[in-house]
Formats: sequence, structure tokens, C-alpha cells
Amino acid sequence: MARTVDPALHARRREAILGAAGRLFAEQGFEGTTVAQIASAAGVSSGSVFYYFDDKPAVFRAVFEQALPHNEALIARHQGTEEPFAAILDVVAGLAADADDPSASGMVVELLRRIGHDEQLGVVVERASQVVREGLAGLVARGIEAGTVDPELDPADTATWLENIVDAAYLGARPGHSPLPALRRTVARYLEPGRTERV
Amino acid sequence: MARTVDPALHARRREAILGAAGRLFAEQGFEGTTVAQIASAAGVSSGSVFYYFDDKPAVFRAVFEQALPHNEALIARHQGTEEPFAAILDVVAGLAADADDPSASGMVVELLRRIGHDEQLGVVVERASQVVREGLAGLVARGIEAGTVDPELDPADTATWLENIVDAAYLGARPGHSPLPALRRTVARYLEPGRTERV
DNA sequence: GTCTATATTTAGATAGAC
DNA sequence: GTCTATCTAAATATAGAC
Repeated sequence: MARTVDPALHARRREAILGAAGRLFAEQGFEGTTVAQIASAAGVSSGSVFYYFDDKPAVFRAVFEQALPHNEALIARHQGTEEPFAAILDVVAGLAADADDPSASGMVVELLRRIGHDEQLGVVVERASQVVREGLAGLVARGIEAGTVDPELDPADTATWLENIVDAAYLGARPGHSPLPALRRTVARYLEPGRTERV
Repeated sequence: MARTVDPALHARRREAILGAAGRLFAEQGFEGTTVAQIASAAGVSSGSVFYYFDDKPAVFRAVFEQALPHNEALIARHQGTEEPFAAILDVVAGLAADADDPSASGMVVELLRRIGHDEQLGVVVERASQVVREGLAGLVARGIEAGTVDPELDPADTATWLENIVDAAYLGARPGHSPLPALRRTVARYLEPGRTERV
């Protein structure tokens, strides 16, 4: 059977390309980054990039496919929790973990923008986002049962809104100023029951 | 003295170009939009666009210079208010007014991304944003004095965070689902004094 | 002032040697 | 599998007619 001579080397090269691409895309944007730059930063030739990936958009998508396992782990960690309210805060903090890294901020913006332009990317991101959204929605529902989350909230809508708030934290990234405390306050107060306002 | 033959016509043409450009940039992004498309949509030739604007980035910047007066009016409206808390909610709602328009959402993302790439754009946006931020910070400070806003909040930081939350509302734009109620709840609860959590 | 036509540049993608 | 060299397409910006 035909097979790659050295799968490990193959994977290493592939990851070198993805690492370089991720950094460059975050700093310069998708269109602002050339395949030649990626190849150069990864220490391979321009032609090799097209051996590993079909085209430039495929490189961008692959960068985000790496995020999927991370998100799954984050949700799985809190599956059997007794404290859904605290679990939500922890998941949100995990999602926003590197929100104070300006390059992560650039990547998020670039991602949001390209979703509308690359249908296949939409599928990749939707898959990763769905894991988080369903996990959060489940935690919100359990928080409502436990009486620690406002029963007027719709779990699915709330999960989506929480994702948006996390994105906002990335947008507000400034060197030397972590948005995490404000994020935590925002989410905790949003969820709590027993306020006078109505949605 | 040399002067434009018909200033009114000149302005009309300029605005036709800006209108077309705004729509196309929002839908297709900056790089995804060609000057030829803008010209065609505005009913002029490609060459004419370069008569009205120095280059393509200048067209993009001009689209946002239009936002400055709108923001100023929004802040000015609440200058002498007796109810700073309500005023903040109103300003935020005004900023997010067209957050449920998907094309506005695309434009915000595109804007955030291009700020890092076009220094002059950064200046334009910073000017518009500063008006809002200072206005909001003033209202937060007055709310603290009035006892309706949590005194533990820093007015300047809070104003910045509120701007980020508004951006989140744009990101969450989905047809048939306005993010405004969630935004209102988020902001109101974030500001209120007398919770157990600490920032 | 506005057009048409085009020069210039650049980058994605491929062909074929090794 | 990886390289070098190159082809091709596209889009910005300009030159010059009207």
C-alpha cells in the first residue's frame, strides 16, 4: 500500500506552516499575508505550501481546526459539575483566556470577517462554536434548575449572547490591561436572578 | 478665484460614491471590493473615483468620517440630563441602533480589522470614538455621584468596556433577532451598585 | 470633470527538475 | 516531497482624449 514515507515529519512540517500562518494572519490579515511570507517564515518553499494545502483559504481554515479539541475539553471539564453558575464563569474565562494577547485579538477579528467569505470556513467555525454553545446552554439550563440563574433567560439565546460577549473581550484587547475582570462581572451580573429589569 | 463649478453636484457625486462604497465594503470586505465595482454601483467611471479620492483606502476612511457628527449629536443630547443612568442606556442603544442590520455588522468587523492596517483610519476612528468615550465616562461619573452607578467602577475603563459591549451587539447580528434587549440588560446590570461580586 | 484605455505590480497557483 | 522558475489573472492607479 502506498503511504507517506515519514508521517511524523509530514505532520511536523504541516504544523510549522500552520504556526507561521497563524502568526502572520493575525498580524497582517488574510489578504495582507502572502503565501510566500508563510513559506519563508516556516522555512519551506512557496511550492511546498501548496503541496500541504489545496490553496490559501485552506491554510486559514486549518489554523482554526486546531481550536476544536480545545473547546471540547473546556466543555467536557464541567460536564458533571454541581455548580453550573461557577462553571459558566470558568468556561467563559477559558474562552477568553488569551484575550489580552493583541495577536489573538487580530485573529478573532480576521476570523469573524472571513466567515462571511469562505463557506467551508463557516462550517469549521460553526462546528467549534456549536460545542461551546450547546455546552453553555446546558449549564444555563442547569443553573436555572438550581436557582442560581435567572429563570427568565432562554438558555440557547443566552449561550449565543455569552459567546458574543467573549468576542467583545477580544476586541477590547489592550496591552497591559486584561478585560477578564470586566468580562467576569458582566457575565455574573447578566445571569443572576432577582433584578427589577426585564428582558 | 478658482472654484468648483457646481459644488452641489460635486457633493452629490461624492456621496453617491461613498454610499455605494459603504454597501460594498460591508458585504464584500475591503480587499474583496474593487474600485471598478464601486464606480459601477455609483454610476461613474473608475477614473472618476480617483478624481474624488486619493486612493482606495481614502474612500474607506471617508465612509467613517460621516459617523462623527452622528456620535456627537448622540452625546450632546444628554449633556444636561438629570438621569445619567437612563442616559447611558440611551446612548448605548443609539450606538447599537442598527446592530440588527447584518450589513452594519459586516462593516463594524471590517472597520476593526482595518484600523490596524491604515494609520490614518486609526486617527479618524479614534476621534469619533473619543467623543463617545468621554461622553460616556462623564455620564458614568455623574451616575456615581447620583448613587445610581456602582462607585467601584472607574469611569474611563467603564466607558471603554461599554463600547466593546456595543461591538458585541453588532457581532451578534442575526436576521429576525435584535440584540438590543440583551444589550440593555447587560449594561444596566453591569452598572448597578450593591452586588456582592467585586471587580 | 469625466471618460476610455492601459501600464504596472503583485500574488496565487502550477510545471517540471531533482 | 521539495525545490526553482514562471505563468496567469486581476486590480490599482495613471495618461491623455474629449
